[in-house]
Amino acid sequence: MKPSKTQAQLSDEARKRPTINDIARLAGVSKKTVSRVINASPYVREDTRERIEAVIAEMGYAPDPQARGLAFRRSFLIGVVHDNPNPQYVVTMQQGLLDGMRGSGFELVVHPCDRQNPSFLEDLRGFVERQKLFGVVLTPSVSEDERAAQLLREIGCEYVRVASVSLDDANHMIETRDRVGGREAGRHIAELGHTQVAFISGPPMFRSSHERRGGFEEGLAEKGLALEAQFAMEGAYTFESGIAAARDLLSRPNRPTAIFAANDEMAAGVLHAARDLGLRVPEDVTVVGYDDFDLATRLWPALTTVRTPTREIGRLAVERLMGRDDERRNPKDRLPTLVVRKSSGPPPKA
Amino acid sequence: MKPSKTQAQLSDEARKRPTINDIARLAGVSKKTVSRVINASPYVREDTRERIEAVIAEMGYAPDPQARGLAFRRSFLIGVVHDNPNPQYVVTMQQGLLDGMRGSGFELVVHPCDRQNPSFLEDLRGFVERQKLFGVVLTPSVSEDERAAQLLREIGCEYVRVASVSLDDANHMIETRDRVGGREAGRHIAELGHTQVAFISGPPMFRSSHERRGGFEEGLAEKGLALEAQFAMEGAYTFESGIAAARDLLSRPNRPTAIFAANDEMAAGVLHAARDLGLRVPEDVTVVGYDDFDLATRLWPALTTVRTPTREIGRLAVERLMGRDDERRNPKDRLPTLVVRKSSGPPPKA
DNA sequence: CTGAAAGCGCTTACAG
DNA sequence: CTGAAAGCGCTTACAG
Repeated sequence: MKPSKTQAQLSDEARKRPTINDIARLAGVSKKTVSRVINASPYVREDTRERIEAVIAEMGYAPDPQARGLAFRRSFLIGVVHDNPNPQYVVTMQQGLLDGMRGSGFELVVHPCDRQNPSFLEDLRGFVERQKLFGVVLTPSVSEDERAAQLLREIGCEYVRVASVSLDDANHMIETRDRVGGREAGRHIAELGHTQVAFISGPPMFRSSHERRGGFEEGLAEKGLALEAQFAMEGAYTFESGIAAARDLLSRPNRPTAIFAANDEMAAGVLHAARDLGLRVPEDVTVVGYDDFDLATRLWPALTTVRTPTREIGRLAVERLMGRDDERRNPKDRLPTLVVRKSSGPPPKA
Repeated sequence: MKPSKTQAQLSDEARKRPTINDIARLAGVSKKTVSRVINASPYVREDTRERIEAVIAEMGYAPDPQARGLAFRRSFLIGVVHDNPNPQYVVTMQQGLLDGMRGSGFELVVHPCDRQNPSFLEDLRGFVERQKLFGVVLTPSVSEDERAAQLLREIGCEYVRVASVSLDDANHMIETRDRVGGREAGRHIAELGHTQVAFISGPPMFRSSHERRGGFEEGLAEKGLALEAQFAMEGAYTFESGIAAARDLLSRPNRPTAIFAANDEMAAGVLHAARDLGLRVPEDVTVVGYDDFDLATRLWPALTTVRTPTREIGRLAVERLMGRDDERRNPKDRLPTLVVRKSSGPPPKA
């Protein structure tokens, strides 16, 4: 060891980030012992732990996640894989995930995907293996893809699936219980006195489409109502599909007096179609949506809708992934709830 | 080297990811030469390069970014730092960034922040240094924070700032030219024949607030119009602030016949306020927004607004960061453009 | 409870 | 044009 080099190292210490070696030397222990402190090993004597922690604090030392990851054969990156086209959903989910990760030292890597793409699974595998992801959160509809879950299991990557209903064992699932939300919508419409009731679904590929419909029918059934086949339309969770379905529904001589659209985007389409046909909401037709993103209050009239606590769901999902989820938390916090605004009312007297 | 170990290594090769050592052995070269191929060094004989590339392809080898990063003292992660509350903006920007990163081997790490928070700079520093980020994209309004840019320069982190106007040297900037967009709005309103014209700004902290207003005034001036002080309101880029400003403006005996709101969220608020006051849009009052996110077409009437090519801007920003931006690209592609829909029309005849 | 050696998968600096 | 040695900053396995 040339003196010049030692000299350089010393002068570097002031500006460069300290390493585990610096801490070990300053605390008068081996780097392995510092490593034990970093990793909260119980095999460190109390006073040496305190001494090391003091040096760590004083030097502002933070272990290098890259080096740690290389040795651990795993990174400190959590991926979120989504194919949901709704920006509000995506951002709200990200916020929730970041809430849960705050202060954990993990970082969030975003990875949109396309299940239709032939290379979808290959891409997912590449992403996970290349980055040696600590784990992955899957949101609908990728979360409903069994091949994706199967792949992650095979390559030994931790994952949590966010979906409307349980599709996996409990520690791999966060359920959004969309059936409950659909039921709320059904009850609300039935209680208002509607009998001519219509439903616009999402695409069949989304599990939520079926859950929201199933719940809706249950809610109606509680009041002795049923969803007639002629009033069950297939939409695509898009604004345009909401317009198209509502235009069809509302131009019929025997038109429904209430429409439950399986998301807010389609409900916005229903509002447009109604207005184009000269129908007033809610006087002539009641409109109920699902999601309660910002859009719901921007529309006119403000939309009655079902609120899913997406941000909370996101937080729970990462906490589960990191093995820090608090089981004491009240699971009621995650249930969808009805938010009544101005787009729903009693059926026309006519 | 015990035979059993060699045995294990061989059997592992089938399932485990190959390393640079495997490729070197199979190609009959040293790992350093493989490294040269990975890093596109010119100092490799053509035939040995081809041989190595063949082995890489055959084995499906991809270098470990963690190990590479550790040796490089730099990761293959690009961070996006934002404090924009609009989910549409955030997601659209992310899409653009991901567009530019596709196939590059980089991954996108999201990092929302709060400039008001006293630990903002410290947090940013921690994020960048801990992850040894390859670089960072800053969006408004963090992109306008000189302290943040200064910090990144100090710690030697590459960055690109997306902002309405140039605030740094050209290779650190992508300009959105909001002044041009404001001008379009001003021209449009003036050409429709309005003379009683109002403006609702964003918060003064956002540079775009001033640019959009400045451009608007320029557009009006071209037709000999001016923005009266009484008609210049301060908003906060929020729906609620749009409602409040418009309610004030539209309840005056001498109310404006056209309102340019500096973003779509506020324009949505103007629509609500107008309706609450029994005013029709555009018959009684013209409303023009800025952004052209999905919301603009969901509103009723569909909003006339200024479109910023945010996704394109995002792509350009990462390409610049990665040093891959194509200078031949037409800079016109990034200019804001007016999108005329249903919320603007001539002033009332009265 | 603590440490010296070897290793994670790559690159840099130095030779040749 | 190519390679053997040392190193990036940490952990695992093995000793003691």
